[in-house]
Amino acid sequence: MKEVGKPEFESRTLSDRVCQQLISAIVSGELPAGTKISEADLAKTYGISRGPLREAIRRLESLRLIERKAHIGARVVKLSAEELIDIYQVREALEGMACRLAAQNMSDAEIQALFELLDQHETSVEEQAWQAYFQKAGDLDFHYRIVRGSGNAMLLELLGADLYHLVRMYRTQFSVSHYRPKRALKEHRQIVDAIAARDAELAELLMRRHISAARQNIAQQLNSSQEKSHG
Amino acid sequence: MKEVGKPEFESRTLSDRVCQQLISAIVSGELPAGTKISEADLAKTYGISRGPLREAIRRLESLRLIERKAHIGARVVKLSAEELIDIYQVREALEGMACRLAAQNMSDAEIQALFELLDQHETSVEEQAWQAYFQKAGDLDFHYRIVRGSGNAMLLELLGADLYHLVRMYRTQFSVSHYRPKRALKEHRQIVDAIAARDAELAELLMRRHISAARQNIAQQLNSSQEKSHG
DNA sequence: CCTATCAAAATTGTCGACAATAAGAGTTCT
DNA sequence: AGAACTCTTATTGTCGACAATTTTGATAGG
Repeated sequence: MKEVGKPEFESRTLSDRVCQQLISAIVSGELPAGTKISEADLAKTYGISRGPLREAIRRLESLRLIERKAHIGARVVKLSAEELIDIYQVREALEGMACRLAAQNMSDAEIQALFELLDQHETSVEEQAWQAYFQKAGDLDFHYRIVRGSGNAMLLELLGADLYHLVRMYRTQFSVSHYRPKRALKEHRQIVDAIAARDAELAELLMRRHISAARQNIAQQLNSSQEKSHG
Repeated sequence: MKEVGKPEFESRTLSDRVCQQLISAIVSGELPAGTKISEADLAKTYGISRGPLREAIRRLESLRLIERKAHIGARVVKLSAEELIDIYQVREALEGMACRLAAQNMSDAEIQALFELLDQHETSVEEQAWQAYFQKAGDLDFHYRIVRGSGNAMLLELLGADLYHLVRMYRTQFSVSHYRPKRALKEHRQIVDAIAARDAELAELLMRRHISAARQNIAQQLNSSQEKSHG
């Protein structure tokens, strides 16, 4: 008889479980950027040995959530402005391609579900419930669905498993305000329209513009806060 | 007194060194696709304990060179035709962006070096020395330089550290013939011309076409070999 | 002869202890 | 007083052994 209810989390092994817990801790800001990761401390905290913990740390490293140096230790990554811009350039390239492929490969049912998601978001915006965290989760949900719809497993891994964690962590760290939710929602709708029309070229173009705009918005916010600290 | 000569390989730790050795073994075909990775055997082979070996295996897993299942073990990845196509779609997106950025950010000296690399390749083609392995190394060298020239560290990691190993392994596995070296060289030259002209838009377009052509060529080769096995 | 069940063997996961390396404190010399 | 050196200490890297799980082989039943 198998236990049901919990989504399993792939917690077949201690390393996997601790890895998930560490991801949550880092992304949520519980372990702030720059925090030293002490193997002994964390092992005691989570009640496991250093072996599985080290494997979890390796995985966190491959997710680019922590940085490790031999014989020195691991620290939670501290994103610089340049690295954040780099990430968004990568996102623009990958999600643009994902959107192109989604326009070719998504099923009609999936596209229909996308429209419904947009409606949901629209009511959220009008009800101002947007502000909480639904803004971030909702936005990432939209992007994630398109990436899944591309049918490209490697795109899904790179974006879903790697970059989105970084994006979420950055949003927690910098607590950056979302850029014009209404404008973003409008852009989302244009993208879905292009996908529904099976216009791959346009879908890619619109997604790239969408992410490029977000990047420029971030660059501007970072610049102004940098000037502030200079004054 | 520091020992000189060897490029150090970041072999500060056993895990790092074994990781490099395993990468070479897999990419070169010494460990063919589908090979079971036995921790005990490999540990004895390399004369180390299972601890560092497991960490190396984790890293190989994050490089997507091996696949691991809990309590079952690790195997060298066996690329399917679909996954190979996926990889080339990702390459098209990422290297297209890299080329765009390279056109904006590469120094004149770097561009000059690119031209010289092209001349080198041209003489190699004419001398038929191309056929050996220089074809592959030379091609990847060209692409790698452009990615470096983009100035985007994350692009460099994703393409240089992750995907290129897979591409090299695939070239060894399938022993696929390079598609029309002269045509490829011509396309390379067009790309560098666009970069030298600082035409980012065109540079990206040409690189994407270049990789897209390679992808279609691969798809065709895989299809025909598939038909052959059906008859 | 085939299938299902169970036990033994092999492999992976986990643990605690030891060795090697780097950071920090304290001392000494200029 | 400041800088450089050394020793101590704390942290990471490595190892061998034990525990848990999966596979495989044999055996008994149909």
